[in-house]
Amino acid sequence: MGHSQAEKARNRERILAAAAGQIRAQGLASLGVGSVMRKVKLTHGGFYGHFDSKSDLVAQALARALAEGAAAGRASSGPANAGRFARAVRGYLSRAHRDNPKSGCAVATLAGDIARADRRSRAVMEKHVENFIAAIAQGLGGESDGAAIVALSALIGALTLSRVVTDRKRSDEILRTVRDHVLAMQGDARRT
Amino acid sequence: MGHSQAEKARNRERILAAAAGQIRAQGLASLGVGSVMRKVKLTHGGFYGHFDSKSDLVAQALARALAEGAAAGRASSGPANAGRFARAVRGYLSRAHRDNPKSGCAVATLAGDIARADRRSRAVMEKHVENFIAAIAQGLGGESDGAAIVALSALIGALTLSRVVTDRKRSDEILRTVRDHVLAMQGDARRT
DNA sequence: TGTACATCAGTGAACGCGCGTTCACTGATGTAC
DNA sequence: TGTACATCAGTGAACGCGCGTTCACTGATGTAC
Repeated sequence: MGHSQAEKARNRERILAAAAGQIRAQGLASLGVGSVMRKVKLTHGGFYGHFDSKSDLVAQALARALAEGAAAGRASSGPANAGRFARAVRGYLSRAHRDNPKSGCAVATLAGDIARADRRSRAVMEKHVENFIAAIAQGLGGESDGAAIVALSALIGALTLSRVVTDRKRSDEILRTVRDHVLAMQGDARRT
Repeated sequence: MGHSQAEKARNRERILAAAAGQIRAQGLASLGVGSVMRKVKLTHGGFYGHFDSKSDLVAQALARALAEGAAAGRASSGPANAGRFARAVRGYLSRAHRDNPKSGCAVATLAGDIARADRRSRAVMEKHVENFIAAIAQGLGGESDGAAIVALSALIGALTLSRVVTDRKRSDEILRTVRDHVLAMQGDARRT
């Protein structure tokens, strides 16, 4: 068993990655020091060599989860060209995204939790919300901040609802319906 | 201190009401036997005379919270006439609703929690989602289930986002923007 | 390059605490005569 | 209506458990000569 400095950095990274995955899959409140350390095959005592406290880990895991979610969105939508926005919307409201919150958009997964969290956590997510709105506004072809707000609300609402609904067909229908509506918004924006 | 049967029923009611308020304000995971009993000025030991277990209380409090939220929506939108839908939307995306999750729509507040809960809890919320969609479809003037799905997604997404955003002006703007969009959808539906 | 020592990443026992749950007890309530 | 007794709603101490956190210890790593 090695204890080198390089390994320490790697372990910190593994703890943070596991924590980010955990909160995306099960929410902020589900994060435990013991369970995270077990997941990365370390003992709980070592945790405090990496983080000041559990709430320190939660804060960093939240930032990480949001950053990963944004990166996943960027990656899945491909190169920036005419079809990029449509691909991004299709990916966002896909069954794959609905069924894999752990590797998906953390804004959607955690917005409910963050809505009742402290001001600092809300500010962290707020930045990602603004980036998201800006990206959508661009995808809609211009200055339409308002349309982007509507589209983001619909995307997040639909993804969340699709994860609540147990009837798969109905859940699929929610995704499809809102997807088509948001794609049509792009058409409208272009035509204007 | 009385221990009559009538008082027992009243106490059960008070426990359930406090629990429903608690989960609407702070989420499903925030509910504790001790804290709820303290809130209604009883001791924790008596809890098991009213409920089988904590998870029994959670299940009933969830149903209660959803029912109360739906009733609040119905009450605030007034009598069923032409302006009813517009009033309901304005109320839903109002600052008052944003700032008082405890007495507001539990679908919006708890959807994120429920999305990762067991199938039974999801089925309980699912019914309320379907009722909600049906009510909106009616408000939009007819058979437009698809438009209602879009509207509900936007309503829930916008309310949740408005609670995340710390900048009050920006939060107000989210509410206003989506409100206008949903009201315009009604106009569109009527004109069709 | 090889030895001697300090550093420090990770271990695992121990801590206090709050949780959900149980239970013997209490005294007011409701009932039988 | 009044008394005698059973019921049972609520009390509060106690339980085991898992949590976050601390700490003395270990042995491999990294450093100084």
